[in-house]
Amino acid sequence: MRSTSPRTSSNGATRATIHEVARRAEVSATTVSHVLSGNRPVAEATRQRVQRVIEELGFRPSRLATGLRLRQSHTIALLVPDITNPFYPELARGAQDALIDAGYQTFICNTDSRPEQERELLQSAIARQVDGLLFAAFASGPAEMRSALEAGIATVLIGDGTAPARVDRVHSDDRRAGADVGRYLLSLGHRRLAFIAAPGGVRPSDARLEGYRAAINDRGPGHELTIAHAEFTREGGATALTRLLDTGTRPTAVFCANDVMAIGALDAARQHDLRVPGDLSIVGFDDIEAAAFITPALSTVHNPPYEHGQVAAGLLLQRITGTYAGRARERTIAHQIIERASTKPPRT
Amino acid sequence: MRSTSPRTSSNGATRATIHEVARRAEVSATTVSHVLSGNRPVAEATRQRVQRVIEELGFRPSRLATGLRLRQSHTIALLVPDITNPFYPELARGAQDALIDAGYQTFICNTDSRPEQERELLQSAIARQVDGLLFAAFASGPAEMRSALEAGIATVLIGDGTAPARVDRVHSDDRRAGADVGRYLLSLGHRRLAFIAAPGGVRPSDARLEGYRAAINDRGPGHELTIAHAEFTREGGATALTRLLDTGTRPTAVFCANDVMAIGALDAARQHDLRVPGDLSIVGFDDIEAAAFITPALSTVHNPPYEHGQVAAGLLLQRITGTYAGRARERTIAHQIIERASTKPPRT
DNA sequence: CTGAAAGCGCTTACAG
DNA sequence: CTGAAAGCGCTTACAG
Repeated sequence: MRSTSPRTSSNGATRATIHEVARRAEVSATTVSHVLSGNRPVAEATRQRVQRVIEELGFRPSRLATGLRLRQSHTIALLVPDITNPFYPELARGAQDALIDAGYQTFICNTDSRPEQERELLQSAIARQVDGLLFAAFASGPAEMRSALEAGIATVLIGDGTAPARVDRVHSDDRRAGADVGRYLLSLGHRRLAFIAAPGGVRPSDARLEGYRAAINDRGPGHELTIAHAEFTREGGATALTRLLDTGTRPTAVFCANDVMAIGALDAARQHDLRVPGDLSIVGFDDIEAAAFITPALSTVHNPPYEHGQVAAGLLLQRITGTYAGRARERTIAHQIIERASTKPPRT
Repeated sequence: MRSTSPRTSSNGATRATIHEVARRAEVSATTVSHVLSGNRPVAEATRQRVQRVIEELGFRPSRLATGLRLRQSHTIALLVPDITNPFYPELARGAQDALIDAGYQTFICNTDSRPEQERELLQSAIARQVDGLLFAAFASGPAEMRSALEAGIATVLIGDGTAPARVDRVHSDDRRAGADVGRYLLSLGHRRLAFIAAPGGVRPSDARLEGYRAAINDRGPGHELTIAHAEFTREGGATALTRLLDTGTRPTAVFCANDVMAIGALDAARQHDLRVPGDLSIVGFDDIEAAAFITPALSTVHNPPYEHGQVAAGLLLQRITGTYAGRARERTIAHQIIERASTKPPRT
């Protein structure tokens, strides 16, 4: 290009460049750059002169140019299944709060858990030269992630899945959460326990059940566990509870694989004229917004998404800055049981 | 810089450049660029050869370089108060779904409604040369926005506030929504109506009340409206309803400025042994997740955030591409009344 | 049909 | 203490 009106964009708007600043301050661009970065001492008088011009012009160096030159965009991409899924906004906020202070902006991308979309977004992130990648609940294999690593992009995985070398991972411990709920219910004195599970083969639900069962078995004989499978919906929870109540030995406490099913169980209990928690204790999982609003307020387990994001961003930052360059790390985020009004000791 | 191992980043990762592709395909970078862009015809044989090398290397042009050269980053910034506030994830998704197809990635930035933070993020967006700005519910004045416009960045405002020239705006019509609720309740046959309002001076609450009142007045005499002010919380809603019930003439229908207050009103009704909707109809505003889960399910008004985002992104895209360059436009997004179980005609 | 060269806006190794 | 020049990875007006 020989010349097409340099600093004028389509609508006539103008941006100052470092050369413009240099010209007005009667120094070289080199010097302006150095007062900006502080990478080299600059005579105080010069510095002030330059500083003044910078302010007058409201000059801000172009991140695009800096990024190109320095090979770093100060940008990271966060891939989530869907920002609309209530877990992810909090997670995003946790990550962003950690990132923004370090000067990073973040692209939030919705994969809808579809491998092709994931791949596409990943490629887009690489093309944009993001410095880091936060991969939440991804559907494609570890091979996909490798292309990011080959491009030199620091990566951390949030959730389950096997991570390639140098990819840190932060996740929750569903098995332990299930065990904790089991122990909690047992400590209240319940002896006939039930679990309302997802259709089967659903990872987190299975893990929660596994832990729950282990906790009950550990308690020795005299403790029963009944299991009902159902759809992951409100109606699913309701029909599952109905089925459990038709059992010879009715449970006194039910742990549901998620809050939505637990709310369905609450519906069914009401329909069967059972009082919650008087006749039946119910525990959910997730701590969705509605859990606190319904009557009785639902006891559940909270899996802090904010912390997931925050911790993941911390690991990522260390990788980006080179503070840490060792082998893959793993962090598990502690869940917590939220005791509300839907649980209490069984009638004796 | 004279030479510091050109294409090798800190961890040894390598990225192909357009020159690398050119070398291997034995053509100039110019030609590679043209097969990429299609801006100039390229001999079919050449094209195929280049294409093959591109695929072999998995080459993707650097968006940073392209952006610098073309003066456009194909990036937009969405400023929201807090992505954790349930209105915004949907809004973001609506915007992103529209933007992603056009090749735009979006930075989502949390302002916490603090002017300084807003200013800071705005400057950051300018420095990153975003092509467009989606400003949701902003706290700083129109003067702030001007700096974006001066930098040549297309801007659209989501929510209330006065927009400078060339800034489009999309918003909802709270006044009309209030009127619609009023007409709805009147059409059910209610004649003693009430409104539970925010502390006072809260824009949307005031506008809703205004419309509600107008609808009732339009109906002529024989219709009463009582108003109670309260905190914007569940407890606020409960105490406000209690106060209304102590009135000589008890209302048969209550419209609450938001769902959370409506849920509080539901609590209070239960405490006073009033049946909802048998003795009292209640309608909320916002359609939060819990509205559908509580018992009885809450009638409310839904203000589709997804559409806000989608429409705003559409306007923005037209500004960016130059499809539209005229004066500021305004779009109002239609709300809708969601009729659930908390409303019905009054006892006669 | 194709290429050499300039330039987008920065930073930094050299040089003085 | 300061500057000229090269180069980050692209695109496109000229030129042939």
